[in-house]
Amino acid sequence: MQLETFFPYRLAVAAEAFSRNLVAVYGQNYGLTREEWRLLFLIEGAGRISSLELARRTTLGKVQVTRAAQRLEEKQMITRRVPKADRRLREYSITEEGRTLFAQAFDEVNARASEILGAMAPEDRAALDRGIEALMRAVRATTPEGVLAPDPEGGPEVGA
Amino acid sequence: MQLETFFPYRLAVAAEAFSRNLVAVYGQNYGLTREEWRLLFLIEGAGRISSLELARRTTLGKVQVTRAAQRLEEKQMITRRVPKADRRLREYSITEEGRTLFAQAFDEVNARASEILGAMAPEDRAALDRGIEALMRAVRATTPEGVLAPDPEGGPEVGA
DNA sequence: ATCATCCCGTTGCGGATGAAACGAACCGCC
DNA sequence: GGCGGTTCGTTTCATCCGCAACGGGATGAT
Repeated sequence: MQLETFFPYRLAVAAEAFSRNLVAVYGQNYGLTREEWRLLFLIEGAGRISSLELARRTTLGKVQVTRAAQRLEEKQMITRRVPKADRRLREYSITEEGRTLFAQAFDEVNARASEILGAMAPEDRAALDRGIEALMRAVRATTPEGVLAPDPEGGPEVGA
Repeated sequence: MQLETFFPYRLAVAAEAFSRNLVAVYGQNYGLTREEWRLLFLIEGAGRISSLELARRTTLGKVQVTRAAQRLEEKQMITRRVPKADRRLREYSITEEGRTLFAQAFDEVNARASEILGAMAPEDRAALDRGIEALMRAVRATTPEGVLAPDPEGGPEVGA
């Protein structure tokens, strides 16, 4: 078997190459990591969102959410508050600076993505979209459990 | 814009989820990292291969090749020798243990991959394959340069 | 032959990452 | 209302990772 023709490898390389292009945009131009980018994306879209919702809507574990949110807060892009209903949780909101910066970053990222996708034939784009959607369904259908989830936290320990 | 419907995000999540499934196989069952897996794949396919060729045929930089190769050597899966033609280079060969272990690991990984892909409709599989291929071409066509390459090493420094 | 320059692999180091420990807060039951 | 079990977010620690410096080795000009 040839590595270059092994499908999982090709998929990983192509996806990673595409991703790198976008990371380069919001990374170099706006100093955001991939996780910060995703959180900012969600928070800006929701206006106000709880930590639970954040973890549920991303593939990120709670550790990653904590750290990315801390950095975003230091950069004045979001604010964090403790809801009085449940003081274990956190509620995040985007600031005006954050909203402005995200809008700019999004435009640039989207432009770069469109540039790449625009270089594809429309039928190829449609095929990619369809294939990715189907792949995601297949993964969800056949993944045993927990391989995707970072933080199952199955309990402290079974007592002897 | 909704994160979940943003195409770059969907692509990244799907590709990563698929990849995780395979990493779980050769990682947990055979103690290999992704980079070790790829190197072993190439070395086994070539029988004997130089460090230059390795870096060229992967997306790995020289640092990653060095370290992954060191670990593979410690695990007795490959051997390293210095060619007398150019003593800066390294030539890698796979050992018998390495070849055996890789064959087993490959079977398992391939089985897992086939299980997932087999859960897709044949037309969806074809669409995915076509889309990925086209995406890779589009990325190559529009990526300025060096965003993909880890080690351009543009020279020591510009003298004042 | 000598020396400057370039090429290649390795290593040191600072920052990032993930798993597991930790502590605060809630919930149900008595 | 107190207490075990549970759910969160944070911290800790060991590891990983990439960048930049390093050193051995080749190459070409003088």
